[in-house]
Amino acid sequence: MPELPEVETVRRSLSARLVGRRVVGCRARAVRLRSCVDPASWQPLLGTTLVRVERRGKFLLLVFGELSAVLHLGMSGRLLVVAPGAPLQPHTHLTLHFEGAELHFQDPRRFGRAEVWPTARLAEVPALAGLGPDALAEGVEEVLLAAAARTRAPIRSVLLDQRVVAGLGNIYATEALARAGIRPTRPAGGLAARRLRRLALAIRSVLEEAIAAGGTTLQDGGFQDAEGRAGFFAVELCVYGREGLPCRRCGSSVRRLALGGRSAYFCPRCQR
DNA sequence: AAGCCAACCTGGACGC
DNA sequence: TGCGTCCAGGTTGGCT
Repeated sequence: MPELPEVETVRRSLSARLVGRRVVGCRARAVRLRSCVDPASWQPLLGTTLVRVERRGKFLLLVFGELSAVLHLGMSGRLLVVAPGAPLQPHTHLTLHFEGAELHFQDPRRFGRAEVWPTARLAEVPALAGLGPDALAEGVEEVLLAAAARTRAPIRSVLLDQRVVAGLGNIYATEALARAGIRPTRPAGGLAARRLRRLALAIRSVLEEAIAAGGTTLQDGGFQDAEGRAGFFAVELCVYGREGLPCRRCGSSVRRLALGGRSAYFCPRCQR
């Protein structure tokens, strides 16, 4: 579910609501997420204060001085800021009690992760160490040109590879390709530099617009920000999830095909 | 050795 | 109403 714009939306509300607050309690269920949640590892956070909230690709880092929480929402994760004592939603695996507010991490499908690491050793966290530059950082164009040049894999696979660029998922990779006029199936290595530069610009614009809209909440209502609100970027999607519907740019019927086990949507007229 | 694909989970939508 | 099937925003490890 959550890609860069959704995670950034959550980051901003966590930052506004929780930075400067002290941790006064915590409850972690020993549940198997992508990494096992170890209840004991969260206890040292008691008494510490949230200093800042960072985002790297789709990861959130809650920095409590010498310790940091590394969080990933997977497909179905949510971070909700609620009033103290608010009822637990099903599949709530972690609760951090701050003075005056609680942070609940819920994740029905359990593809997310939640770990505590020493802040000084964040560079050693395997999941973070392998990430390419953030999709909103400078230098995405160069990285994309270099990565495309060394593979014949479909361009969408390159965009989804977090080691190349961090933060894109299926929705925004799909939409960036639509804006750039490139079919998801195109072998990356065959694309002209001019088209890849256009793609880099499309990535930035689609992510910035999606953040401004508070992210994408599909019909199923999956994504919510930390206040429980939906994002409204779905109305601006050109092709994602729109098989058989008119492309929002030219009106042609959007096509869907399976690519690497996941749906790829494209406009047969705009994208070549 | 790059690249494909099943597996990890639950829940919601849809068809019969 | 109820059951079976398919699909989902992500990542990883194993196989070819």
